[in-house]
Order: sequence, then structure tokens, then C-alpha cells
Amino acid sequence: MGAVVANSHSINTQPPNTQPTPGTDAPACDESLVHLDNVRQVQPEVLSTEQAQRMAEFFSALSDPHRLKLLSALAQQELCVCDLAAAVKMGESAVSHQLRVLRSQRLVKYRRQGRNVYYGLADGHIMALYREVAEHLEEG
Amino acid sequence: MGAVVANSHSINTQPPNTQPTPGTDAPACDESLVHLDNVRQVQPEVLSTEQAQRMAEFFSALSDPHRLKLLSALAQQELCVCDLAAAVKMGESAVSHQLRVLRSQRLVKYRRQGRNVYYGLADGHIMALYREVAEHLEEG
DNA sequence: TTCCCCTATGAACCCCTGTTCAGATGGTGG
DNA sequence: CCACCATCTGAACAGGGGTTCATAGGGGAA
Repeated sequence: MGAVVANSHSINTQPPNTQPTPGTDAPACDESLVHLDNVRQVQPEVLSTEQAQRMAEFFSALSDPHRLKLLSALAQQELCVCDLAAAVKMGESAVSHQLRVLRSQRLVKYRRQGRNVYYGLADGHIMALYREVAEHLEEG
Repeated sequence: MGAVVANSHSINTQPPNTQPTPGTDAPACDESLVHLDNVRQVQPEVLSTEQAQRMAEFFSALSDPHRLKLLSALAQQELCVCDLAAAVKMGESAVSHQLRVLRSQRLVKYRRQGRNVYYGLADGHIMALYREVAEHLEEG
């Protein structure tokens, strides 16, 4: 999808070759013919396995309600682990485990002060991302 | 996080009350005291369980490499199931199952033509979302 | 230095999700 | 109207992720 992002203006939502096999009225996928022209055109733009894997791992980090609650708390202000646990009503061990996941995708940053570790959102992309998703969900 | 999105300008990345318990130099979370002021301040802004659940389901739909490949193909042009299967090298049944997940989160729309069903991206939010994530990943 | 507390890690268990195979549905072309 | 073919659905199996309990690490305070 890197390619997609690069030239996102080239996206068309219109029907593709609405006449798949020119000269034939049958829009069928029959046999192994499929719509070879479309497939060949699209295939090189498909996300590579590595890219897809990496992006999937990123979204996986966001695909848990508890982690989203943690992020929504951190969006307000920096907090240490025990405060986070209290704020989202989770065990401290569970919080630590989830924070590890968030760290691995660089969704949060952390900072040691005294005997505590304070966590916060990593950067602005995260917030922009939430805004997009929130809009999408509100449109439901 | 709805609240967070609503007033995202109110986010501070600065340390919270860097002196958690006024009059005490110990920034400790000891006992059940934690940093009550911080917790009470943040807690009402934490995503509700229902909101978090809904958003988690949305991200879950994006947390699979195969589904991301499908989306990257659909970002190029509308395609029918069998073409998608060929483009991402998956079985048609598996593609159909995954498209069901994408439909359930309204990530794709579909349209019947002849004996085929053409799928495409649902709306522009999806693309904007990809752009944010792609930037985030590239910054790694 | 020594103890203590916050945080992190490891392992076991369970649930949830993706895949595959088989069969059902339903619009289409003859 | 009938048979066909693309798509969808359902069930069974396998794998990955989350929670919990128990334990280890690592600063700070005295």
C-alpha cells in the first residue's frame, strides 16, 4: 500500500473495465481466465507480504479495547503505570504487558522520573489517526 | 476517546503534576493512594467500554496482512472476488470470508454486476488513515 | 549499603480468529 | 425453465494473543 499512499490521487472508484473480456458479453470469471488484464494491472500495486505484515502488526496493537483505553488516558496527560491501572481499572501487570505492545509499535514513549515511569503518546500521527477513525465510526 | 477527539487541542505532552503529592517529595504510587488527582482528572475522559470495543473491532478488521493486501488491491480499482483471489494469491473462499469482515466494518462497498460482485473501498477515510499509518511506519 | 516498592518479565491457560473443506444460495445464460 | 457458476455460509481444526500468577530487575530512600 506504500505505492497506494504515494499516488493516492490515482484511485478510481469507478467500475474497472466494465466489459471484462472485450468481444464477450459474459463478465464471468470462468475457468482460469479471470480478468487477466485487471489482475495484471493491480497485482504489482498490492502490498508486499512484509509491508502488509508490518502494517498488520501496527493495527493489531490498536485492536484491543484495553489498549485503546490506555491510549485515551495518555492522550490527556502523561501517567505512570500504577495510575494508568487505576484509571482504566486493570491490574498493573496487565497494564505493563499492554504497554509493552504499545511500545513495540512506538505508539507511546516513556520517561523515568523518581521510582516511577511516565508514559505518553509517541507523536501526533496517533491523534490524527484517531480522528479519522472516530469520524468513520460516527458516520455509521 | 470520542472526548479526546472532540478537544484534541487540549492535549499536553508535558509532565503532569510533576509533584504528585504536594508536600511530599516521594512521587511514589505506594499503597492505594496512587496519584489520585491525576487519576480523577483523567478517568472521565477514558474511552467507554462500548466505544473502546467498537473501535477495537474496527482496528481488528485492519490487523490482518491478507485483508490489507485486499484493500491495497481495491485501492487501485474495483474487482470481483475471483480476481481479488488471483491478485493476492488466496483461495476464493478465504477471500470471501475476509471480505465479510471488511464489510462488517464498512471498509468496502460492493455492487453486483452480471454474475459477479465487484468490491471497492467504502470511502476516503480509509485512504487518509493509510497515509497516517504509512508515515508513522516510514519514520521508524 | 540495604530494604522496599514500582515496574517488567516468564509461563500456563483459555479464548478468539483465520483457514480449509464441504455444501447452500441465487442470479444468469441458454 | 433448467443447469451452471460465482459467491457465500457453516463447521472443524490449528495458531496467536490476552490474562493471570508468580517472580525478577532496578532505582530511591534511609
